[in-house]
This record gives sequence, structure tokens and C-alpha cells, in this order.
Amino acid sequence: MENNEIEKKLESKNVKPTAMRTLVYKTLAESGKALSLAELEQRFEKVERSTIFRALKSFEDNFIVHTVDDGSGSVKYAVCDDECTCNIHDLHVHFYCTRCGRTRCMKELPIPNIKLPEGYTYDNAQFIINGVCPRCD
Amino acid sequence: MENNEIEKKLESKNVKPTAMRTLVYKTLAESGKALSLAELEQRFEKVERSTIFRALKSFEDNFIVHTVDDGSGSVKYAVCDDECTCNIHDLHVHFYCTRCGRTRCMKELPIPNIKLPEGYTYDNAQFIINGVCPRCD
DNA sequence: TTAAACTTTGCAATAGTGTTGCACTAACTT
DNA sequence: AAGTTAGTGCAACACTATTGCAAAGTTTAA
Ligand SMILES: [Mn+2]
Ligand SMILES: [Mn+2]
Ligand SMILES: [Zn+2]
Ligand SMILES: [Zn+2]
Repeated sequence: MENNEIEKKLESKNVKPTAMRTLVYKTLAESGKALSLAELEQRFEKVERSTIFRALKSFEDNFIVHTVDDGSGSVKYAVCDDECTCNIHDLHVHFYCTRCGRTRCMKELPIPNIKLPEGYTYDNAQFIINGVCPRCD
Repeated sequence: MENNEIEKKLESKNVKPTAMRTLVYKTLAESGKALSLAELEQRFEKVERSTIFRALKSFEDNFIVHTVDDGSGSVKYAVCDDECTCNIHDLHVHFYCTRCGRTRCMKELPIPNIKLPEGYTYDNAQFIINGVCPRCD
């Protein structure tokens, strides 16, 4: 993905595209999976953890990335689709491979609709499936 | 729940019922919800964190409790049903109230069956719904 | 063009969770 | 009773997430 494409994308979501942010977005998008802060940090070696952290937070606040809590001990981040507003309709299953630790968005698998008992409201959900991915099988 | 009932229960699952373990189990069972290590710790004031931690681990290993990773930052523990073996058929939805922070087992809501793409195996899953509970509404 | 105002970044510190080594004690075995 | 094993308390540690603050960079408005 071209830098100026990324810049446009960030701007369209009201995040000023600084060099660091562009780099973080690019790395995450190109990885094709969900990455933790620590994993992202390792991929540059030169950028401060807190800078990456704040970039991710601003992405999250502006529906540029979503988080996945896959039980690995650290939250992971994955890029959203263009039209995503991180609401119920954008939710999808995530797959966590217990062999390689990779976490993948299963965008083809929307989170099934669940009828909650009276009195509960439904804002958000995480559906994580643990298993072994094709690469590790 | 009577102490000797608890002791029988633990024994039936191959965990020797010490005083600490019985206390931890009792507290968790009586709370009626999922509790974190820190939350349990607060409920006694006199028992070591690591002791509770190890009790919970032995419970988990022996299908006496299951864990819930509700995104609150700490893993929570909830008692299993008697016949539970923590496999796919025992999995159920968990509800996390974003107001009060309570996490509840929705045992009446089994995790829906999902058909994964070719090549993925399915060992385990977590399905957490975030929203507001009746108490907080 | 320059000064003021605002934003971003780097660094250091902190809080919290989870986890382990080790010594001491309790319980069980022979 | 002595030896062996299992459980507990304490302290230490690793790691994640998060924040305050000052330096550097960018934007705005004279
Ligand atoms: Mn995703
Ligand atoms: Mn449960
Ligand atoms: Zn894998
Ligand atoms: Zn509530």
C-alpha cells in the first residue's frame, strides 16, 4: 500500500497522518493479521513503544483499527475495513492459533446474532476461536 | 454450600481439599459470578495471592473452574457445572457489564456452532458480549 | 518571517497482572 | 518417629499497559 494512499485513508478518518502513524498503519496492514504492541515494536526497532501505543489508540478511536483480545496476554490490533464503524454489524470472529500464536480476522464469519435475556443490552462482542491454523496443521 | 460438600466435589475431581482450596472454591461459588484473582484476594485479606492463584490453576486443570477473558485486563474464574469437562459442548456465552464490571456465565446460551474454513481446527472458544446488565440499566 | 500556540514524539516512571523460586510447614507413608 | 511429598507464604521478576513531562516539530496568526 502506497504511503499517500495511507495518508488519504487516515485523513478521511480524521487522524493527521504523521510519519510514525503512516508507518504503523502500513506495517499493520501489510502484516495481514492482528499484531500486538510488542510485535509491532519489534518490527521497527527504532520507534518508541508509547508512540506506537498512542498511534494505535488514535486509530482505534477513529475506527481505523479494532482490537482483539485473544487470550495471549496482550491485546492485538487489526485494520478495519473502509466502511467499518466498529459496531455490531462489523463484528466478526477471530481465530487464534495456539501453535504459532497468529491471530486472524475471519471477516467472512460475522458474529452470530444472540438473543440475550430480558434486561441485557448488547453493545459489543468478542468471539475468539482457538485452534490450529492451516499453516501449523 | 457446605464445606463437606465442597470437599467431596474437589475430591471427585482429583484435587485434595485443603482449607485454602475449600475457601477459594466456596467464595467463588457463592459469588455467583466470575471473579478475578485480585477480586478474590480482596475477599479474604489474609490469604496469599500466589496461594489463590495456585488453587485456581489446579481447579482449572481439573475442570472445576473455567476462565473467562472478558477484556477487563484480568482473567476471571467461574465454577463449572458438575458434569463439565470444559470441551466444546460445555462452552457458553459470557456477559461483561461495562458499567459495573461484573462478568456472568450465560449457561443458558451455548456458543453457537461455527463452520470454519478448510484447514482450521476448533479446540476452544470464548464468546464475550459487552453491554449493560439489568442491575445497571 | 517570526512568535505564539498546539501537536507529536521520546523517555522515564508507574501500576497492575501473572508467574516462579525457595524455604517453611503440614500431611501422608512406612 | 523419620523420611517423603504436597501446600503455603513471601519475595522477586517479567511483561503489558499507561501516563507525566520535556523536547522537537508543525501550524497559525500576527
Ligand atoms: Mn478483526
Ligand atoms: Mn462460564
Ligand atoms: Zn498457526
Ligand atoms: Zn452491571
